[in-house]
This record gives sequence, C-alpha cells and structure tokens, in this order.
Amino acid sequence: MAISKDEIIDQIKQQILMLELAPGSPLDEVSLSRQFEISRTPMRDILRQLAGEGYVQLRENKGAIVAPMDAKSMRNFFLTAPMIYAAISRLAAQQATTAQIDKLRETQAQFKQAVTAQSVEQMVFLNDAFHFQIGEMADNPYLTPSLQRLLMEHARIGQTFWQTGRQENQSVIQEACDHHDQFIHIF
Amino acid sequence: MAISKDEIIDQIKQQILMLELAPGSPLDEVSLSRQFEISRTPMRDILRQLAGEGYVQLRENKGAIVAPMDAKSMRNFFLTAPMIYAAISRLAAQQATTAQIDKLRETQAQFKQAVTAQSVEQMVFLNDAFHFQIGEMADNPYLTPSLQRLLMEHARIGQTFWQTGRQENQSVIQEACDHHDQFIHIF
DNA sequence: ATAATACATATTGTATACAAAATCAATCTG
DNA sequence: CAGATTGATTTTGTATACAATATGTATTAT
Repeated sequence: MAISKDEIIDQIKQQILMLELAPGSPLDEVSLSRQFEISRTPMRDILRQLAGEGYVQLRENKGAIVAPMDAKSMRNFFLTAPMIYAAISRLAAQQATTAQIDKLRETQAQFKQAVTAQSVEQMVFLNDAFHFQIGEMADNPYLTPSLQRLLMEHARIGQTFWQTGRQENQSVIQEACDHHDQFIHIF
Repeated sequence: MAISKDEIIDQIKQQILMLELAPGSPLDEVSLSRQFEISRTPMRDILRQLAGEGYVQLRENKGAIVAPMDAKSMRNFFLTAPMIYAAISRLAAQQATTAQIDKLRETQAQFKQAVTAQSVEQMVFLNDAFHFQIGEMADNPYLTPSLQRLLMEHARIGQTFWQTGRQENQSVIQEACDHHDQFIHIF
C-alpha cells in the first residue's frame, strides 16, 4: 500500500469540500478501492468513518453517497451555525493557550492574503482552518463533532456563494474577515 | 445469524449505559464476535459505528475500549450539557408536533412512576428516553449527535449518582423531574 | 403497447485465511 | 538484581472468496 488510510480519508474529504465529489453522488466501494489501490475491507472502514463525521451517508445494502446539500440541510445550517460558533468561541476564549492564539493570528493573516488574491479555494480552505483551530481551543468532545459537520457545510456553501465577480459577495467575505478579527481582538 | 447488527449495537450500548461494561475496559473483536455469533468483519463495523457515536474509543492497532469516564470528561459534561440541552429544547419547542408532545407526556408519566418505585435503572432509562424524544423534535443533524453523546454520559453518571438511599439524591431527582414538567408546560 | 415477472448483472454484506503489529515472558547482559 | 533483547503468543489489519441483496433488462402475457 503506497498511501495511508488517513491520507485517503483526507483526500476524499477535500474532494467533497471542493465539490469535486458532488453532493448526492454515489461512492462505489470497488471503484474507490481500485482507485486508491487498497482492498475493499479498509475502504469500507473509511466510508464508515466518513459517515460518522457526516461527509457521506450509508444506505443499507445500497452503498454510500456524498452527503446531500438540499434545502432542509441548508436551513438547518443557517439555523444552527450561529449557536454552535458562539458556544465554541466562548469555550475557546476561556481555554486558549498563547501558542494557539499565535497560530490563529497566522491563519487569519493568510486568509486576508487569500481575500486580496481573490482565491476562493484558498479562502474556503483558510476559513475552515480558522474555525477548526477555534474548535481545537475549545477542546470539547461534545461540540467538536458538531463543529466539524458545520465546517463541512460551510466550506461547500462557500464554494458556491463566495465566487468572486459579484458585488454582494465582497461584503459577505468582508463580514467573515471582520468576525475573525473581532474574535482575535478578545485577547 | 440469529440476531441483527442493529440489535447487537443496541445491546452493547445498553451494557455501556448500565455500566455492565466498565468505562475504559477493552473490547476484544474475537470475543465479541464469538459472543454474538457473527464473524469479525461485521463486528468491526459495529465497533466503528459505536466509536462514531462516542460509546467506544478506537486505538490504532490496539483495539477498542469503552469510552472512559475520567475527571476531564465529567468536567466537559457539566460545562456543555446546559448549553446543548437549552439549544435543543428551544429548537424542539419551535418545531414539535402534537403527536410528539403527547409521546413526551407519556414518557414523563412513566418517569414519575419510576421515581415513585425508586427504580434507578428505570429512571435512567426514561430520563434518557425523555431527552431523546426532545432531540427528535429538534430534528437537527448538527446538534443531535452531540445530544446523543451527552445522553450517554448522563445515563452513566445517573447510574452512579442517582442511587437511592441518600437524602441529597432525592432533590437531584426531583430537580430533573421539575425540569421535564417545565418543558412540557410550554405547550 | 404496457405491465409484470423472471433472469442476468452488479454491488454490498459476510466469512475466513493470511500479514503485520503489539503484548508478554523468558533469557541474557551489565 | 535491574534492564534490555529476543522470541512466542495474542490481537488487530488486510486481502479475497463467497453469499445475499438490489438493479437493470428482456421476455411474455394481457
């Protein structure tokens, strides 16, 4: 085996976040295992882990599909995201170490560069990284899985809504950037 | 195979909640698969699903253990539970159907019977069922997994702290009962 | 022509054999 | 006697063959 299981998981996650794997599209065990040059057994493990983290849905005897992005899931996202982000941020603020704060500042600097460069892919990636690091600060086994799920949806929504060129998106991006700065300024 | 995979999962969950399987104790694939008369492959699936739901921890090349109950996890529970319960309750209150509310009333009635009968096991079970139903009302894919994890810890903590006989516990139980009533009285 | 059914094909689920890693014990060395 | 090292045993990880289920197609009956 040339590539580790964790790396395969990360690759598939990345493809889902970047919408290279479309929401709702089927994931065939045999194709995937051939593609990554492993047998079906570890590939099934991978799909089950991805299902546990919300990236894919398993259907009894009918295989896996990439987690759909329908109206209901969008609604749930916008209904829940503010609560979770607020809760996580509060916990993070209480427990953050200086090393973690420095790392967060670094990420935000990179995010601003991506905004200047108008690279949607980089912005999505770094926004994800920013919130992921806040999740690490909070270090809460109950909220972290929820945050991960939210970040997945956030990234996929970002891919579709942060496309540059339209005027309105600039303000949305600026808003996200300001929120990051506000959080950092607590310290 | 005499018993379905889902039934096995439920049985193991139940054993973990009832502390028949002690926190931190190892779960051997071979023993379990022999015990439930299935092969190792589906048993591994089961352990991975349980890990995804927080009931067990998987360690690379070192097998699974029942999710530990240490000082840190207890602290996290008491820190997080109020937030999640509040958020879920709010969502549930917004979206509940009359059928769901009736079912909740029924569960609370049974809970009160368990309190009268001083059956800790029944109290834990029905308290779990009560909050689980609120989770179903909220119907939120981001918060529900968190709630499930909290309910697991809640049940295990309940097993150790709700033991009858001591005076102080009566008030804790009464408090839980009142909270249930308060929630129902919203409608 | 359409609907239903039977069959062929593809895909998932399970069992088992083998490989790799970890654990434990006994022996050897300082 | 303490500690390290090697080897035997146990346990997890992977590959593959086989079974069961679902899907798609073609044929037949109405």
